Amino acid sequence: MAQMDTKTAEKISKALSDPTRLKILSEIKKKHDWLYCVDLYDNINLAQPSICHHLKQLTETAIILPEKEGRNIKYTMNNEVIDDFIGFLQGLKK
Amino acid sequence: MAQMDTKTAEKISKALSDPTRLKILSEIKKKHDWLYCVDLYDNINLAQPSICHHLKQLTETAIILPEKEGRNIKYTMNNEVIDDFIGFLQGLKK
DNA sequence: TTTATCCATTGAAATGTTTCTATCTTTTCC
DNA sequence: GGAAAAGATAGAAACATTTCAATGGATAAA
Repeated sequence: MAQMDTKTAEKISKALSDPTRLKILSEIKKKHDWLYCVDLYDNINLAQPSICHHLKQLTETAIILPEKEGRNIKYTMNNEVIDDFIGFLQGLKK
Repeated sequence: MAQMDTKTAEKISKALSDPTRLKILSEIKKKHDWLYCVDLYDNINLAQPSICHHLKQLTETAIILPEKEGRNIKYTMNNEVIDDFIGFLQGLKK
């Protein structure tokens, strides 16, 4: 498991520190691991560019991984990043 | 282990999403688990009220625990909160 | 009891984040 | 090719966070 540096941990924390983005992650979980954007428009009461903005933050930190499917994009959780972040948190403990 | 709710996870993420606050946590680790404020004034190049502001965010989320010692306050990591947060993150994974 | 020290609070400036409308790009389907 | 659909981008308004100088409150030391 890769040792995560502080700057990366900071960015991941920031990406997780918003209710909309946590909601997106729980929707991915709910949809059994592949989420389409259209699922979010139904469940999140924000304009399309706002949702796009949040998805960007989650993909930039690689917490979720995008996959193009024609005109659509679907997303899945990236367990590896979560595990690395957990490793970082373990390292904070006494 | 307590199941952490989304709102709490959001607040903890926010508390962790700042370089100064991560630095404070690493100083606690470095000082072998009990950190005095004065150690921070030496190591962090910010005015006293700014450091105080960051410590407040970390104590409000209970990531660190304060203990009064006369005129001083010392801090220690709260492993329980970290573990609960890790549990929340595990729950996000597919 | 006076003074010094440690930390907290207030209020304001600078900066960063979230959200929207409008518009653009890319891809699909006719 | 032209129209429609799915996302992305730009720019601006609203809101939140970070930082500081100034000041206040509590405890310890003299």
